[in-house]
Amino acid sequence: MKWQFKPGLPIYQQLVSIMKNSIANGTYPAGAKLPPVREIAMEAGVNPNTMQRAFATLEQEGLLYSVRTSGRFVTEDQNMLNNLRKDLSGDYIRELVSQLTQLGMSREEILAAVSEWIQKEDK
Amino acid sequence: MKWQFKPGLPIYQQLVSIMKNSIANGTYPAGAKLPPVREIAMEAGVNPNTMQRAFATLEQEGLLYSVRTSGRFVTEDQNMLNNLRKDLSGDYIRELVSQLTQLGMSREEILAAVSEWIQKEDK
Amino acid sequence: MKWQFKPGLPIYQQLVSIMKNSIANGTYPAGAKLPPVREIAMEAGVNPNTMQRAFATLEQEGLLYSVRTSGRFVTEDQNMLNNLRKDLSGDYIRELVSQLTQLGMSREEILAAVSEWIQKEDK
Amino acid sequence: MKWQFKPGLPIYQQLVSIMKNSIANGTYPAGAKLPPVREIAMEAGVNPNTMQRAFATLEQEGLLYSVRTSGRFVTEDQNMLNNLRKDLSGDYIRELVSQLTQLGMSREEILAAVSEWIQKEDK
DNA sequence: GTGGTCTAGACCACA
DNA sequence: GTGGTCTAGACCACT
Repeated sequence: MKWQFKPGLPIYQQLVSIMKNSIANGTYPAGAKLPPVREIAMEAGVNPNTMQRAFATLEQEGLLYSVRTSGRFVTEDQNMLNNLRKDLSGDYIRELVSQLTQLGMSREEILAAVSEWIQKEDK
Repeated sequence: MKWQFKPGLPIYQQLVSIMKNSIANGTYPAGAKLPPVREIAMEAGVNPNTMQRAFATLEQEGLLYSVRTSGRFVTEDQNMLNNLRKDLSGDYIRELVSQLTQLGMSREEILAAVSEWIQKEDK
Repeated sequence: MKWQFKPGLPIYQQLVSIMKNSIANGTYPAGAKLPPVREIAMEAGVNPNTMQRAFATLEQEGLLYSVRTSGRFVTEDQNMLNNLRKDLSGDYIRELVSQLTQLGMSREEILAAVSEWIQKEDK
Repeated sequence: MKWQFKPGLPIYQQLVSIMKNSIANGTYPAGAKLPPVREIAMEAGVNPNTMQRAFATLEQEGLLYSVRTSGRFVTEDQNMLNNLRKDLSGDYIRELVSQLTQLGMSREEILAAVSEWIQKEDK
């Protein structure tokens, strides 16, 4: 895990994104116990309150749930996790389309380029 | 143009990327005269030597050519420019595939997702 | 039983209210013998004199009666108990109407809302 | 406005409730500008951050919106405000029913009592 | 030792 | 002067 923050976007929001990715890619699978707030905050080099805020946001979105004296856990709702993956992939694709559009490519050209690229790499 | 640099990567390389984008998307079209190094370096807030190095790299790749007493110009070789666009789009697509692969998607799923997204946005 | 007191209102009055509720809801049914003052005062964490004063008030209102050598008992006058329940419910209803009036609802709207709520919850 | 907090419930949640009431009863009508966070926090005797958290919660629920350099405002969405009033009245009614049920009254009796009380007070 | 709350005080962007 | 963010440090309930 790399804890590197860009200026211009609140740290706690970047923490939310990072944690979402970690959950989506299975670093923290469904039902897994997360490290304690204080520990993961120290690892990330941020104040525990900042990490707490990120976790609270994720909890509010239903991706996490906390058991007061025991720790925080990833939701076990597979539907939720699938939606998360779908949302994140949508974000990435939107970003790609935005960049390629800025390069002057039409949607059809973009799709063709992606298709070609994937077949080429398949070898 | 936003001149913002990420730590961890040499600035001159980031300048190369930015200039490539500007050329690819037509900010500096084929044959266009570029601003003087000193001027564009000041705008970017970098040392003129750093900008010089970026331009030299671009020149070496054939994207720019300089005329001793008159300035630097974008190549007029359309083939070169098309390749540039293709390379850049390849970079972006590679990045996308990398991210979505990390989310556990197969190449087929990635292509399907992109295709679906583009059609959806077309409405 | 929870013995929790709000500031701003004499404790003995709050004790009276709590005891009235306990009598009204049948915790102490008609004719039942109450625990000794000292015991119930200790349980509530108040001075026995304070509890004594609450009991005296209830006795004065006719809800309790004491037999010198045997203890205190809830009245057996069903009429009295029914009135108690009616008075208490009246207090609660007054409070509700006050709150909803403050929200800008007319008496008719309040009645309609209560009626609707009860039917909804009946399912 | 009385800023009095009960132990056992987080202050920021109580602030949310108080502000909801103030919005519902028209103290702060639709579109109204709220006092600055720092000011209202001082008036309530809480830390500005705590008040900020309460406001952020209300904002997330759509009851408020903030304009960064200008202040916070009540939503102008009448639908939202009507729902608020309905939710709050539902809470109050639920509380009443709970109390009267504990007094041994059935739902029918509760409705009858409210109806009677309202007619009596109409005189 | 966990999550949760609260305070105090600082800094930032914006206009 | 506004809202927003962040840190540091404290306390609490629960087990």
